[in-house]
Amino acid sequence: MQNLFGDEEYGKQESGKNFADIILPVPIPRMFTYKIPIALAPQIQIGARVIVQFGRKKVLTGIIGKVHNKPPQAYDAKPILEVLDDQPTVNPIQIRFWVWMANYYCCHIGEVMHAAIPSGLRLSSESKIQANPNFDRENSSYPMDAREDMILDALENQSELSYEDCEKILGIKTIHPILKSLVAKEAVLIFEKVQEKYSPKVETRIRIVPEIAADKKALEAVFESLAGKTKQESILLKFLRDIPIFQNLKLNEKGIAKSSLMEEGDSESSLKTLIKNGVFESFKLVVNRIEEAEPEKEPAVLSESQNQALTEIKQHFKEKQTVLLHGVTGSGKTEIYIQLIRETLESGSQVLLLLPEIALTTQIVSRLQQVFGSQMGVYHSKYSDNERVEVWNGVLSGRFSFVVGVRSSIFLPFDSLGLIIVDEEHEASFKQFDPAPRFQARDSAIMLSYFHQAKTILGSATPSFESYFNATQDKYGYVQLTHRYGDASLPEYHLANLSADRKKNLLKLDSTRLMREKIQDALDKNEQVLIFQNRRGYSPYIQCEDCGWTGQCIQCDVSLTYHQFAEELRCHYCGYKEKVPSSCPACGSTQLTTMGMGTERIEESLSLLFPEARLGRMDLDTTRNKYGYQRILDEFGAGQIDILVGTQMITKGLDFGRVTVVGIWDGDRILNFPDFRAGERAFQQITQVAGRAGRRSEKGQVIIQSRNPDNEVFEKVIKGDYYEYFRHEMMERKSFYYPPYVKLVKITTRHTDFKITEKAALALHREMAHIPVKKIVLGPEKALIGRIKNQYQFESMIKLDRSSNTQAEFKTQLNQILENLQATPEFRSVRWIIDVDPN
DNA sequence: AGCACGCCGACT
DNA sequence: GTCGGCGTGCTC
Repeated sequence: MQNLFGDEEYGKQESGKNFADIILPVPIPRMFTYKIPIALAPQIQIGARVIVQFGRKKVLTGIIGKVHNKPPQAYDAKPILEVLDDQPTVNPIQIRFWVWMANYYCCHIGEVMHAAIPSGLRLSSESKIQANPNFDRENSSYPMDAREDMILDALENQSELSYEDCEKILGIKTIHPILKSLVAKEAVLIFEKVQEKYSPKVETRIRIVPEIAADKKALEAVFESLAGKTKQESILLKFLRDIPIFQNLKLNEKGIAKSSLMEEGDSESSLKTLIKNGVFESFKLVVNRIEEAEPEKEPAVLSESQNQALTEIKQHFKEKQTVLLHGVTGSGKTEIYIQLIRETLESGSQVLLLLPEIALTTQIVSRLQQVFGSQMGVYHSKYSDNERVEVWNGVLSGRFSFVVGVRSSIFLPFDSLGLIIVDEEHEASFKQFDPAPRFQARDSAIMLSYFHQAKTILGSATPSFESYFNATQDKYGYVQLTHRYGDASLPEYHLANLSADRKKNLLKLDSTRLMREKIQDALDKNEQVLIFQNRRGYSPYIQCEDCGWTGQCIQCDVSLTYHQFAEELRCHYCGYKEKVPSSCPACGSTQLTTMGMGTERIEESLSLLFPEARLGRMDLDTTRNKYGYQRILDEFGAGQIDILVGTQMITKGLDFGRVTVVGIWDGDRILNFPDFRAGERAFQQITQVAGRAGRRSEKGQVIIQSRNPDNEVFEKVIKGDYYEYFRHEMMERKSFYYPPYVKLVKITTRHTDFKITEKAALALHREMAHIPVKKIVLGPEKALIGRIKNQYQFESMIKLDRSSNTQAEFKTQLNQILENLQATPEFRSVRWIIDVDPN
């Protein structure tokens, strides 16, 4: 356990202390003590950013975590180079939160810091070289070689050179020895130039010269003078169309962005002429990257059931910190949120609304923006770093008292949260997988709430079984919202039997007859269709029809995925890619076919089955850029797409009344993966997708294609009986020791050598068995994917008793064990990855 | 994690 | 002979 932080009073200036322990964004389980130079002492405060040298030439931005008077014994502390903040960037609640997260998720505080602070707030170090002013080149006693002379020549013309400049000048990569020699000869100085990376966005804008804009006659005269000059005229007309200055002259002040005035085909020269002739003028404006929307005038009226739920939530909040809001799709949870957010903001507290990444680009955000206007910040995963910094600073300055954001927005510098809402709380994407900290944002949000003495709402149409379990245990308040908005009826389910259709030869391009009929019905009635394919099923690959060859990744134990668009085979684990071979590399046959069913493939099948229909596809590939998602949604909303094929994403935010048929292409794929949560996930996914069907008066149709339609998950989904399925699952989890009855910790052992990996994993297992807490240790087993990026991996799973003492004790001892193992020469380069509460 | 240093093969 | 491959060790 790290106990970096003592009892210092936050923000208090620490002028009496000589040393500071600094949190640095590096994954090292240690704290770093630096000297406080006397000159900087008055500026030192806990939570402020500092610049320190770390290692030979690296400078890093760190956070002051602790200030004291104990000089380190084993080494000489380096001095803090600079203090960046007058006001701390990180507040004490955040530091507590970081410490909690590092301890709970078994990672280092530096890793938490790395995840928490946008890199725009860290500083880049760039070493620069300048000529030594005291150096006399003519009369130097040191001989210079050719390369050294080249550098000195360059410094006659430029006052400073970066390392990169030097590399270019000399045309070689290893410049360090040369620079070192120049420093030794006192010819140059190396200095670290530290820059704040954040830069505000500046836009070139165009407006009509104010005198003309204010004078109708003058403007008419301009039009007359432009007669015949169509290009210039059209630009002026476009301006007046977008900026109606006759209605509101003030609009001219801010003008229009040059980029939006100039459309494709417009010539730059026409605009230049207009500026030259004194019609337009151009000017620069610092703009916010985050767009603002006008606040909505009148608040929406809550329905009776919504009001009821609201009252219940408030009632629970009197004694409970967390409330689970279980509301079926379309029951209007958003309106309840809005009401609670508004009240919390009015009481002067801040609000955070967490959404899964895929839901963030949807209507809910624009809806909220209409209500809350410019006091609301949006924190996207697709935001650039500058935009993240803007949100961060917005929260810090108080400009944003309400933030809608993804997982990582729990790290924003809130100082007085009153309410955190986690919408779609069952979503797996709230758990961070890969780099540490491997945190579950929903659980962390509850902890953060606790630190702020705030309240938490978990909202879902299909709550995670953990959350629902907590509700049944009275740990959370539980509020149900059953009525669908406008009394839309629940959809009608149909199971389409793939095996039966295959036997009867009714299967066409992987579609059952029932599926085709239902789609055709919808198309005939000019209604829309959604086809869902689970992402885990998205793995089309290439196979040789003659010998069965499939492309394998050269550094991982997986098949390569076929990407039609790029004509490539790619590895989803390491990024390796190769061109699709024209003939089989194993037997030379040219009979290579694509196997598996990705969204791309389904789209193709559908285009053959329904040549008239207008198709759209929504998956990771088609929504890669920031607005791709919105574009597809808009097209679909405008009725320009009849059938939309997509992954998970289509279950979010589609809120259009014309969808009457939802097809689940491969229902089995949702069920079949080796994970204790498979059933729960299947239930959630099917219910969520089905919820997109028939939201208005028309009853929706849901078709599930499956090879074994008798599976009880399907049965329970169709009955819509969440509670019954929950009870069934809980019995299994209890008898087989799965969450929520135990806590899981997964430990992955990785190394390039198979034998060493196995040996290390076994050694770890042996040691863990001795930890004296109530637990079950499983494994180690070769991981499902035995090798990734040339690293073999073994996994151990530990099932811990639910008490928090057990967990804390286990984690402490585990860290100790790993430290010892790591110190064994044999296991020096073995990597261990701890995943607490894995998905 | 970076990033140095250090000791072995393939190139001007 | 040098360039540069990545194994190993350290960072206050």
